[in-house]
Amino acid sequence: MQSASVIQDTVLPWPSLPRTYDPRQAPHHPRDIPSALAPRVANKCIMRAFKRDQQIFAEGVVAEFSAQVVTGAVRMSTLLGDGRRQIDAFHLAGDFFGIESGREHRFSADAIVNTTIRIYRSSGLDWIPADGQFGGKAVFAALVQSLESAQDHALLLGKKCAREKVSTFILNLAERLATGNTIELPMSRMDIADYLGLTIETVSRSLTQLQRDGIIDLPCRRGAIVLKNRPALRRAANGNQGF
Amino acid sequence: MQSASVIQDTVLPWPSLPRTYDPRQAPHHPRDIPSALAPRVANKCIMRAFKRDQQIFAEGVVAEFSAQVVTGAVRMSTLLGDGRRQIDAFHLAGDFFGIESGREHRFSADAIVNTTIRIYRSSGLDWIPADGQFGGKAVFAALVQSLESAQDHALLLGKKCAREKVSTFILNLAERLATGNTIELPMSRMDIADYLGLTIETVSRSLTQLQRDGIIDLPCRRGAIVLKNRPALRRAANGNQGF
DNA sequence: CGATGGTTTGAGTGTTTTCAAAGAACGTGG
DNA sequence: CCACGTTCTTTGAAAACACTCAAACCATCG
Repeated sequence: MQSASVIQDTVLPWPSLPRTYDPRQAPHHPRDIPSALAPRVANKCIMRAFKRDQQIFAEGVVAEFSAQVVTGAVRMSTLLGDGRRQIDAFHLAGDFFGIESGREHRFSADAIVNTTIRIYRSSGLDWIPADGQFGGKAVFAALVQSLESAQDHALLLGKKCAREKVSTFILNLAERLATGNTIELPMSRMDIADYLGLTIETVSRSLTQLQRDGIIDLPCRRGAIVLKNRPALRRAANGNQGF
Repeated sequence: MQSASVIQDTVLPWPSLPRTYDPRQAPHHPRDIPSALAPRVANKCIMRAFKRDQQIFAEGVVAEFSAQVVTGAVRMSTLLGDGRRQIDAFHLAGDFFGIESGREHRFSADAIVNTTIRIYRSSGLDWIPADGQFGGKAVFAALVQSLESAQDHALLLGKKCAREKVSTFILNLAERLATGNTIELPMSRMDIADYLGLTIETVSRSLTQLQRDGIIDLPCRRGAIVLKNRPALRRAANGNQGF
């Protein structure tokens, strides 16, 4: 992902209107939630910081901005009518998000941890004919990456069992974070469950089982996982139970 | 989807090398299967007919072509190592498919029924700077549609139960085929099951249950479904059991 | 008309979910 | 710095749902 070629970078302080998002709270209509992306800058990009669990934009709001994670992590999610939540993707440092085809955002975006993002004006079809350092191919590439990721996600959700799902998830995160064998999970069990189509209990049980098998280690410190046996984890992710 | 603006349309006869795809056959490596897309035409598009179950291109082969369904239906699928098959999407008349970002196709494409497709030279990033009637925005739009469809699919696979999955599927197909209340399923129960992340038995049971509830009707003629109560079907697709 | 292959139905099993409670880490205030 | 309450996580037991195996059914095709 290209991260250079920025016209203007300004780090804004933590905004004052957090309004955190709680999934277990009574579900409200996305349109009721004001987008936190207030500043409108033409042809420039700004940096902005979001606190843990702060909403970046809501499902259903007009897509006027897209963004790139600089530090931290962002979760894209959507709600079904009865309150069930599906997490579509986690975006880590370097990832673009919020590129839409339609008028409105199809997912809510929330900062999972304290996060800084680079915000770009507008997002979508009007980017294609754009020339210059950030139009065209970069957007197309980001979009294609989203597509491939969504397709892989569908494969995981449709055809894999709990152990395979969790293994695949850990492996993928380890590769993207690239911090050696110890990975710091930015997200909670609830987030992982909603991403993998499982319950928090099943996620927890799968992790415990992987630990019992000596494939990973779960230190006391919450939100950390140590990879003990990467080949075995890779096999677990693809369905080979034993070897 | 735009279907106009075609430089040259030539209908080729049924090709002579069918080599049909059987999912229950011993899984072979995709790369071993020759792509049926032999003809190479520069900047033109040709029409070509494929028989029921004939492969259009294989997962893993170099993506030199993309295509648009003219009549019939195409299924995009991928195989896991142990033979499990996931169907990513069904493409109906008008849909584009085979647009890839990387060098190789990520999915196999097969004609579900006798199908004619329009084949375009190349597919992917090199299409973006293209000007003219078929470059740029049309490809971008097709890609975006694939993305949204993949995201919806992930939501379905991750958060919905069997009855909801099957209801959603029927509803979606009815809207896309737009043939009133009677829809002719081009695909088998096996295909539906692999698309919805279920088994054929569960698909069958869900259909029977929807019929018993008076929401749909399953005529004797195989592969047909009659929608009796669309609002109820819509509710069933979104989780409301009773009303 | 009989053979074939896809579909439906049935019974039993297994994995995941649900419900419930205990356990452990983190933040706050004393 | 420790104690406490809160929240997240883990564990357990029972139930639900979808799966597996198996057989019957019935369109379609030769």
